[in-house]
Amino acid sequence: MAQASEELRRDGWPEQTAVRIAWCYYGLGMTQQEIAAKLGINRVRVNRLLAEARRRGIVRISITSKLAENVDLEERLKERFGLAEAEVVLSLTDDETELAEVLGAAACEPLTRHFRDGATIGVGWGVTLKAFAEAMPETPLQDVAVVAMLGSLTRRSSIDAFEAATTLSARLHAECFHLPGPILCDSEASRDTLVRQPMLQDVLERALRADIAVISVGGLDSGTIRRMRFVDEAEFQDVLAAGAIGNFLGHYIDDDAAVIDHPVNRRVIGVKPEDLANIPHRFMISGGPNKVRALAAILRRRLLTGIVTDQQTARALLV
Amino acid sequence: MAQASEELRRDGWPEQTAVRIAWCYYGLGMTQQEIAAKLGINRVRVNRLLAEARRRGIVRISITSKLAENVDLEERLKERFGLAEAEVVLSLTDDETELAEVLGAAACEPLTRHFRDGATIGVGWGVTLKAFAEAMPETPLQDVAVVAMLGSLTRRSSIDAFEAATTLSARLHAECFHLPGPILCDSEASRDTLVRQPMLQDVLERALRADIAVISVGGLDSGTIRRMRFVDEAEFQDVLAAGAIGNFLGHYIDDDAAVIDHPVNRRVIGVKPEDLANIPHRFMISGGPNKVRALAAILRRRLLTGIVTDQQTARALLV
DNA sequence: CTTGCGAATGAACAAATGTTATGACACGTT
DNA sequence: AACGTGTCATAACATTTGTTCATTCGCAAG
Repeated sequence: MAQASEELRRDGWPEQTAVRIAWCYYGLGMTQQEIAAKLGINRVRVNRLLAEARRRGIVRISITSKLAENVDLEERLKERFGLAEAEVVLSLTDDETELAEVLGAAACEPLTRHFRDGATIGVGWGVTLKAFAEAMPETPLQDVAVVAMLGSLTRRSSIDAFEAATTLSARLHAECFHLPGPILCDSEASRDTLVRQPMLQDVLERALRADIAVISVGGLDSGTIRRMRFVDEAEFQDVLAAGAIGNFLGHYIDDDAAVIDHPVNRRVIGVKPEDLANIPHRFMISGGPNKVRALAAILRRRLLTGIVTDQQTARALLV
Repeated sequence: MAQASEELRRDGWPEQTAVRIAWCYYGLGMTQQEIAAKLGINRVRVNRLLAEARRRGIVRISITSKLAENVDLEERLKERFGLAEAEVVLSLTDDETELAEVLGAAACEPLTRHFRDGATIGVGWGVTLKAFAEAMPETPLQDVAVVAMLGSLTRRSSIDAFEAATTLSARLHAECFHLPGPILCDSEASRDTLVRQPMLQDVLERALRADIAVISVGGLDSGTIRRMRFVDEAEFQDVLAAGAIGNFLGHYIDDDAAVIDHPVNRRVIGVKPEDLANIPHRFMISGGPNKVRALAAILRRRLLTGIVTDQQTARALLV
C-alpha cells in the first residue's frame, strides 16, 4: 500500500495507522491485542496511537440523545429570547476550564451548519472560544475567511481572539485575518490613530461584513478577566461603579447590555456590540454562574441568534 | 429533578440515567466505578447501561480523519460518474453483514444533510438500507414523509423496503408510507390489478415525487438474494441467461443498467429504475465484491447523485 | 567499527471493564 | 400466606486496557 513509508512525512505521527487502528477498534469492535496482531505491531503501540487519536480529536465520541429537560430548556430559550438555535448541555462539572471544553465541543455541531464555502466568520475571545476552535473537527472548506473581531492581548495568550481565530482557520482551511493591535490601548487618542490605519480598517470592515459571529462573554469575577488584568484595579473599580456587569467583545456592558459610557470603553480595538446587528448570525458560546447576569442582559437585548450553554446557566437565564 | 420516577414510562429503560452515565464516561472521562458512586447505583448497572447506550446508538463514535487514499477515491468517483457526493469507508471486513452495518453508519452523515423539514424520502430495500435506518440517529423533523419504493416481501423480513422505511421514519419522526403489496407478484395480470388500486397508486406517485431516494443494489450471488428466492430456480436461470447482473429496485438489470425485457420484471411492484431520474437526489448505499458489476452499470448510466461505498468496491469501480 | 540515540518490543503489573453466579427484595398472582 | 417472576445489589472472576521498565533494534554520527 506504500503508505507506511510516506505516512510520517507530515509531523512524524503515523496517522494512517492510527486511523486504521481506530477503525478496527471502534468501528469493528476488535480488541487492541487483535489489532496489534493483524497489523503486525506491538499492542502498546496500538494502545498509544489510539489514545493519541482520541486526544487529537480524530476519534470523536458524541451523545445524540438529549435529556428531555435539556430539550425543554432549549425550546424555552429560543422562545423567550427570539433565538433561531439553542443548545443546552448537561452541566456536571463546576470547573470553569472543563465547562469551557464541554461547551466548545458542543458548539461544533450547530456551528458547522453555518460554516460553508465562501463564508466569513467573525470570532471573539475567551477560553470558551479557544476550546471551541480546538474541538472543531478538520473540515476543508473553500474561500472561507476567519476574522478576529478584537485586538490581541499584549502577551500572546491562548485566550485571545487571535488564538481562537488562528486555530479555527486552520481547522477550516480558511484564511485568517486578525486585528494587529492591542485589545485595549493606553489612550483614546492612540486607539483612534491605530484604528485609522488602513490595515486595521480593512480587517474591521471585513469583520462587520461577516456572515456569522462566534462570540462569548466574560463575567467580571471570572478567572480569565482577573488573570488578564488589562485594566488596573482603580479603573476596574471605576467601571464597576459605573454599572459594569460583564465584558462583551472587549467592552464593559451594563444590565441593559449597553456599552458603558466610560473612557476605558473608548480605548477598545474591535467590533462594537451595536455593530453586531449587521451580522446575520450571532452565536454565543458561554456558560457558568458568573456569566449569567451578562448573558441575560445580552439575550434580553436580542443581540443573539443562537446560544450554546449548559443546563444550570440555561435554568438561571429562564428564571 | 423528578426524572427518576418518570423515566421508565416509555419502554422500561432508563434513558435519562444512561445519557447521564454516557456523558460522565465519555464526556468527562470518569471511570465506571466513580459514576456508580456518584449516581448511587451499581457498577454493573453502569456498565450495562453504557453498553446498551452504545448499542442503541445514543453514544456514537466517529472517526473524522480520513485516509488520503479514501479522499482520493471519493474525488475520482465524483469526477468519473458525475456524482455530487461520494463517501468511501475503509473496508476491513469481509463479512457481508458487517460491511452493511459499516456502510449504513457511514451513510448517516451525508444523508442527514438532505433530510430536512418537509422532505419526502424514498427508500429501497436490502440489508444495507435496513442497517442504515437503524444507524440513523433520532432527529425530530417536521412534515417528513418516508415512502417505500418497493412492495414487501411476502414474509415480513428485516430486509424489505417496508422495514427500512418504518425504521427510518421512526428515527425522523416522519410519516411512513409503504406499498401494500408483494415486491413480486405471481403474474403480470395480478400486478396490473394491484398497481391500479388507488391506495397503491397514491404511494407510488408519492414515491415518484420524492426529494431524495435512498437505494441499494443486489448482486446476483449475494446471500440476500439467495435467501429470498422470490423467483424459482428455473426463472432465475432464465433471467441470468437474459443477461441479468443484479437487482436494482426489484428489477433485474443488465450490464447497461437497463431493465431486462423479461416477464419477471413485469411482475414487480415498485418504482421503475427509469423513473428515478425525476428524483433530484439519488443516493446509493452499497458495497461488496458481488455488487461491483451492477454498481458499475448503474454508475455508468449516471443514475445516481451520491454514493456511499467501501474502499475495495471504490477501487474496483474505478478500474 | 563502535558509540550513542531514539524508537519499538516484550514482559510484567495495576487498574478498569465485561461477565456471570448468587441472594435479597419488591410485586403481582393464586 | 405462599409462590413465581423479574429486578437489582453484591461478589467474584476473566479479560482487556493503560503504564512502566529494561532490553533490543536500526541507524546515523563520530
